[in-house]
Amino acid sequence: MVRPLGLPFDPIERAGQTWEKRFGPASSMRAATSVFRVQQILLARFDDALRPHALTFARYEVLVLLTFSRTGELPLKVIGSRLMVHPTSVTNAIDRLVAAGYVRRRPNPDDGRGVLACITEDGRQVVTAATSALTDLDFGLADVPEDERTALFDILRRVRMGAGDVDENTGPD
Amino acid sequence: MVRPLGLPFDPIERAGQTWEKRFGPASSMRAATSVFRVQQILLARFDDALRPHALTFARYEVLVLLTFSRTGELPLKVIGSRLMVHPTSVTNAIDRLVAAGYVRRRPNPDDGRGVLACITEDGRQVVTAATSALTDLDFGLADVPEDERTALFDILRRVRMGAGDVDENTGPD
DNA sequence: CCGATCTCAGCCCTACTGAGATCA
DNA sequence: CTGATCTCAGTACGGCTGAGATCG
Repeated sequence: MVRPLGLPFDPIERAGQTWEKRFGPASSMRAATSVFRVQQILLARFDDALRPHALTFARYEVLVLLTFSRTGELPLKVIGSRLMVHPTSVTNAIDRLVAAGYVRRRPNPDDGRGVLACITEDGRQVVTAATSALTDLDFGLADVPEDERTALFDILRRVRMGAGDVDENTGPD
Repeated sequence: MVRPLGLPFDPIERAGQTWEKRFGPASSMRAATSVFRVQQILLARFDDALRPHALTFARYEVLVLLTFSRTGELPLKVIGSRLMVHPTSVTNAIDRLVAAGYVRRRPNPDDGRGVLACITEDGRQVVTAATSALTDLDFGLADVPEDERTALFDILRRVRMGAGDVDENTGPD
């Protein structure tokens, strides 16, 4: 769980007030700090929900991506670029998923250098169960109304665009 | 730096589309995933900017908190609750800051169990330099207009309130 | 005595670097 | 040959548990 230390004030708001007196405008600092804190809160909620399924959120994302592919398998290279994680982190995640029986490795028949990760039947079942657990939590955003969820996504997309995540043609395909 | 892999589409948007066909409403999933990705982007930018100063963002936050205190020193307990980090993580961060010469440890005269972290002159100087580096980056939010920064803070505060970070009396003090 | 504070050992996780194997 | 893909070893980070010392 996330330490629910009942401070009688908002520590980020408080820091923002001091920041303005000391350094100047604090809107960026408050927003960025909030992103960090909320990520921490959401990750703790997700990991709590996923622990019974022997998954971390990072590994859950890999499994979901595999179920989204037509054949249930993808080159590790593609997994890394879609989820935006380092190649060695993909290797590590797949190692654990293989150990859990959720994924198999297979040489890529179309590219002798590459490796395919292929989801197993157990993997498909655990994705279904884990997805229910996460949607039951509304992905940790039950306190955020629908219109603010899309606003959140839209604002954060500006940051991702600036980092090269998103191309200009943001539209579908 | 953050791998700027130039995908011809937004991977989160793409995942959201498939999610809706497969599982249902995707607004929570898209927003939560965006929070994770943006946190990763911002952290990479901050750590890049702070590396020349031998600081991580977590340790920088500790130093800033100390400069915000009237006397330049705080009990570790208070640091942990304000920054919302685990006690052992505070001990670790202070260890590194002491090794870097930015902080000194001192027994708390008012509580024999407690320890005070006291910022050094070197610590004050590095905070000034590091703060310049981060404000030059607009805390990674240069691509987000001012009104959306406050909107971002307000939306995320709902999540933090739900986690017990913020009391109902959100107002100052 | 109990409880708060802190430290330490140890573990898990992700991220990364650098090196090497394999193959297009 | 170069360059891409993947693996492995090793490092660093933060987050956590559990145990113990110290003190109120």
